[in-house]
Amino acid sequence: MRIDNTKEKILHVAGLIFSKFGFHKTTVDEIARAAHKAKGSIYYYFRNKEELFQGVVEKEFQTLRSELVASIDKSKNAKEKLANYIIVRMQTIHKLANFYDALKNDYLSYLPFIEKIRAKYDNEEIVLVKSLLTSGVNNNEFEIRDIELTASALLTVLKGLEIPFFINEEYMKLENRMRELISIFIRGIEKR
Amino acid sequence: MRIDNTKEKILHVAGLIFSKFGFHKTTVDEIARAAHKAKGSIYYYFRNKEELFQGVVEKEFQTLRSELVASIDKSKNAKEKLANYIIVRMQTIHKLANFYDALKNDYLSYLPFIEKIRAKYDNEEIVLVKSLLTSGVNNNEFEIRDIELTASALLTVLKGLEIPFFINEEYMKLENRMRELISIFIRGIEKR
DNA sequence: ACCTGACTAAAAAACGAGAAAAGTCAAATT
DNA sequence: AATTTGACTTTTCTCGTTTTTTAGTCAGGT
Repeated sequence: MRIDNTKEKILHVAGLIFSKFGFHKTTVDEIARAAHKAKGSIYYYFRNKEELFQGVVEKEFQTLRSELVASIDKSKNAKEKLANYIIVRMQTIHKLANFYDALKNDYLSYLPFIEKIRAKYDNEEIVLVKSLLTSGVNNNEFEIRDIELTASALLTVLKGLEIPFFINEEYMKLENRMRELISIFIRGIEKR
Repeated sequence: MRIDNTKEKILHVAGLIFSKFGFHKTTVDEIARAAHKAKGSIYYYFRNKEELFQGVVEKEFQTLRSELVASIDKSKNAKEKLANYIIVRMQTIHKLANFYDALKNDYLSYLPFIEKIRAKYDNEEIVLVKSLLTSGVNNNEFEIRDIELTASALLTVLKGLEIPFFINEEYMKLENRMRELISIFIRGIEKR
């Protein structure tokens, strides 16, 4: 009970400060102060500052990912699931970019972090997209020659579009294009 | 005659050294030495180091762009033109990434340069893609609601896919995905 | 008009001292 | 035994100064 309380409190407080000042400008001391804990307590739960940051980012990832999965679950068919998946994914990235305001100013230095965390979820995501496409095929909505390849190709595109968010904040500009791309993509795989 | 000789020689030599060491690690002194010219000669033709670099990159761009245009010209119909355009564009980027080896280690710091240079060609490229799509519509190959939006969307995707080349060198992996994307995309816009 | 090389100004790198921050751990508390 | 603390050590960062390197200049030569 108390165990979870301290750790969660640290993560929560750390999230607020990291998201505002970024990794480098945030000290472990100020996190400790804000959490009303001794610095040693933080090192009891997290091996180092990096692991704390990783914990914060993963926690945020989990939250946003639940929203993503939920949006798919309430879709009526595979086409809608796919469209919603892509839209909400973009919105998720947009939220993350806004949450981590400080990330924008120094994206490259955070890249190793981001890659490390996302590596955990990449396999999961490709499984998700594949199952999406498979159910579309099984429901006679889609006709796809190679589901694995199509899923990989789609994720490659989506990942390529992430960086503009972090660097340029061009969400509004990109959204219309995304919607057009979604409709072309779905038209390209739908059963005739 | 002599005019063009010295300037071209400087550009050529600068291209070799910049491509190997990148902008920051290359000195104007060593370019001058390698070209067997005095440093003042370089400043006779180029206002500053940046303009020299820009000259080198533009020269390379021109060469690669001619190949791109040529590959389109020998295509039989709009579908083939579009597919070839995308494939050769990716190959072009791949070549550029290999040529500028040093860019890979520090891609984002070069981004302002690249953006400045490419701004000159962006309008041209969107015009090219739009004319491609338009001819497809006029030939009854494609049906597209909004050519401008579709062209923008496609270019957004293609630009997003450039970054893996510079960061990860995964050309072989990307190519298959690109081919699948091309066929889906064309299927998505072709007339039924 | 083109080219040179000595020179200047600016930028970058190196350095050392001190401050700040990450991390440690014995002792205290629960 | 698990959790927490706070004084302490080690590591990293910052800053001002000095030195070196580099970009750029320009009078003079061809």
